[in-house]
This record gives sequence, C-alpha cells and structure tokens, in this order.
Amino acid sequence: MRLVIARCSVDYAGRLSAHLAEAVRLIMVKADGTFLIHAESSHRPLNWMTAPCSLVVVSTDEEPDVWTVTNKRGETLTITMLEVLHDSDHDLGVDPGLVKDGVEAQLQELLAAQVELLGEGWRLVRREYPTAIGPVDLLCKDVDGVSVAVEIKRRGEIDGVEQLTRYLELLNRDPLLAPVTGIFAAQEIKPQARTLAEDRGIRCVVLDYDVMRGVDDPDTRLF
Amino acid sequence: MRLVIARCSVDYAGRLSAHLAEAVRLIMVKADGTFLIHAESSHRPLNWMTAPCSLVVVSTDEEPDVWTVTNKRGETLTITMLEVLHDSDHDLGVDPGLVKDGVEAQLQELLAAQVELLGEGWRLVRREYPTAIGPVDLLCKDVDGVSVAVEIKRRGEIDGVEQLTRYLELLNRDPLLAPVTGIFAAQEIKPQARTLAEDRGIRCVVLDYDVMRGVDDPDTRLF
DNA sequence: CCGTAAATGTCGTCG
DNA sequence: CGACGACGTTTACGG
Repeated sequence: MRLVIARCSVDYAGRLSAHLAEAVRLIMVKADGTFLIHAESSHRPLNWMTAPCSLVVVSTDEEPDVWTVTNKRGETLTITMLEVLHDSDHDLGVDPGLVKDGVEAQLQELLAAQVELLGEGWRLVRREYPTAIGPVDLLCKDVDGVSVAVEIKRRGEIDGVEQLTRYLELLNRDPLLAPVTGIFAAQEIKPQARTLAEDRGIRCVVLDYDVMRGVDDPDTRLF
Repeated sequence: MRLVIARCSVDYAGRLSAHLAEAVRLIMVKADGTFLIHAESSHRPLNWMTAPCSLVVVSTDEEPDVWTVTNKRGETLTITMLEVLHDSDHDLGVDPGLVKDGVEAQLQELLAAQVELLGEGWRLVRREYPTAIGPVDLLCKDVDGVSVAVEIKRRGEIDGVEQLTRYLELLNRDPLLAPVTGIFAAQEIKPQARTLAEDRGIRCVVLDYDVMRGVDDPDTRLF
C-alpha cells in the first residue's frame, strides 16, 4: 500500500463530474489497484477509483505530475500533484478477512430452524420461497395449514413492510396458496413500521438473537 | 491525520459483532476523530468508527497496546496493536470540498422542457407539484387534459415505483385532478421495477440523456 | 455477467 | 432526533 500526502487538485469524470480544488490530501493506492483520496474529515473518501483500473503518470520538467486513473467503464480520476509531502510504501500482505456475527442471513437461518417461535405447531415450507418479484425469506404453514409469509430484517423499517406487502399481494393471487398472511420479524421494529404493518394486518415479531442462538447452540443449551 | 501501519487484531461490537484476526493493516485517524482500518484490497475499510468518538489507549509493559474507540451509541472498536511498523502524522488542513455536477436534477429540467417526449400534445402543469407527502417531479396533462404524474430517476428501481404509487394515491383523492395516471421515467429501468410499475398501470419511459440534452443544446442542434 | 437484496451502509434535508 | 431519499452507493449472492 502506497501512502502519498500531497497538495493536489482532483477531477473525476464518470457517472458524474466532480472537482476538488487544490489542497493537501492523502492519496492511498492499494495493492489491488484501488485509489482512495481522503481529507481530514468524513468516513468516506472524497474521490476514489475501484480496481480494476490503470494508472498513467505524466511527468515533465515544468508542469506538476498528473496521475490519470482509468477503469474499464471509461471513468477517469485525474490527480494533479502540486507538491508531494510524504510518500511511503508498505506491504500489508493478504488480510484474513472480516468475520461477522448478527447479520440477517443468520437470523433467517435461526428462525427457519425454529418456526415454532412464531406459533405452536407451525412448520417451514421453504426458505427463499420464489415469487415473480423476488424470494420471500420464509414461507410457513400454521397449525391449521394456512400459509404465512415471513420477512426477516435486522432492523425493521418501513421499506421492509412494503417489501412484504408486495410479496403478499403476489402470493395471494396463487389459488393454491391463498389466503396468505404475513409476519414481519426483526431484532428491532421501528414504531412507524409497526404501525404500517399492523394497519395492513401483518403481525410483528421481535426476535431475540441471543435467545435464538442459544436454542441452537449445544454449548449453551440447558437440556 | 495519523497513519499507523501495524500488525493488529480488531473487534467491533455495535450494530453487529465483527472480528478481524491478526494481520498488518493501515489504521487512519483523522483530525475529526474518524477511525478507519484498511487492508490491501477493497474500496471500503474493514472496520471504522465515525466521529464523534473517543479513544482510550491502554499501555502496559507486558501486553500489547489496546486502543478502544467508543461512540455515543455505545458501539466499540477495539484494536490490539501487536507491532507498529509505521506511525506518522500529517496536517492536511481543511478541505475546500467537492464540487459535483449531478445528472438527476438535469434530467428533470430537460424532461420538463420536452414533455412532448411523453406524448403528442402533452403540456407541463408544473415541476415539483406539491402533495402532502412531498413533491411530484412533474405534473402534466395529456392531449385530452387527463392528469399524469411523472416520477424521474436516474436509475429506476422498485423504491421509485413505490414512491410514485404513494403520490398517485394522494393525487387521485383530489376530485379536481382525478383520475391521475402515472409515468415512471428513468435512464435505466430495472426489470423488477418495470414489472411492478406495469402491474400497477404505471407506464415506463426510458430517457436518453444525450438525446434530451442534444435537443436543448444549441451547439449540437441540427436546425 | 446480470439481477436482486443487504449494509455497522453514509450523507444530506426537512420536520 | 427521526424519517426519507439519493448515492459515482458498495458488496455479496444466485441464476
């Protein structure tokens, strides 16, 4: 990874046009070819170019160096290097990568294995039940054999209710399934989302990740 | 901006749990307090903490230094500094900021000036036509005087169809306007969005930015 | 490679 | 502070 601190101006031309006036910034060049330009504030880079892309440096006696980074879509990032204040290179090696815990995929997996949390005698028909506009997280049948579509979110917001509503509309057109009711299940459900869901006859269920994981985890099981 | 290259392990506990095994990484500490941890690939940091947040360093003779970064939501980023390979500080000053020349606003402007692209004899009632839940991009009348609400996007996805649907529902409650039909106009329309729109009786129109600009641009005009 | 949904999304603006 | 929409969203996953 190459780290350059330089007084520079930057232009991006691609999906939009953007210009950065002359100032001191960090230019990060990663081993995979990614370019990032950072200032002293904000989480996000001011400008960037994702790999794969190619760098052309134009260097003359009189003019400042100009770096032109181009990708396959024809987008360009042009960096005019007015003054280089620092330039160092570091070999970081390959990163073992991030291990995540608590994302939606795990919630779905856990709930699929414990649909009885939703109701006594319920059973899972399938995960990722397909519809014309995309898969429903879970399709279940309650104890009376009535179909229930379940949308699972980590954070339950209004978009998720809309998503489930679309699925329900489609599923209810299938005479073999109809009537299909809905459950909106999330670790946290925003009041506005709950209001909308209940207004549409969709039941809201708050999931306790630790409890669900505990039931599935032999180490913490009590019996 | 402080740049540290170090062999480290990292844990994040907050909206989810994430763990990074021991490896060499860049730790960037910005003047505003933002922390970013980068590896040799990917545009995005492996881990981060956005300002405002506070840093506590625990340093002992025997154990490696541990940096604990905490924000107001109680999320924590814990960096165990096993070996520091580089540590430098740079004063970048305040950045003049990014100047963007966007596309979306121009699309609305261009289509407003060329509503006849939507249909022969159509006319514009107004841009940003107000409703209780926000303004509709364009309100037009077709050649028969029937109202049409137009939602414009650069990329037409399902959210945009939902947005237009909500507007249409409200506009159709106004007896002076009803019936109001809808047009979903975008440079690119995703199949799923098109399916949903057409299912709801909303017409989809793909906009050609270059052609629309050409008509308006005296330099490229043919007559 | 395209399409779809998730994200510690982030970042504005507006109540 | 929360809701909502835009973003050069980026990223992961499946067909």
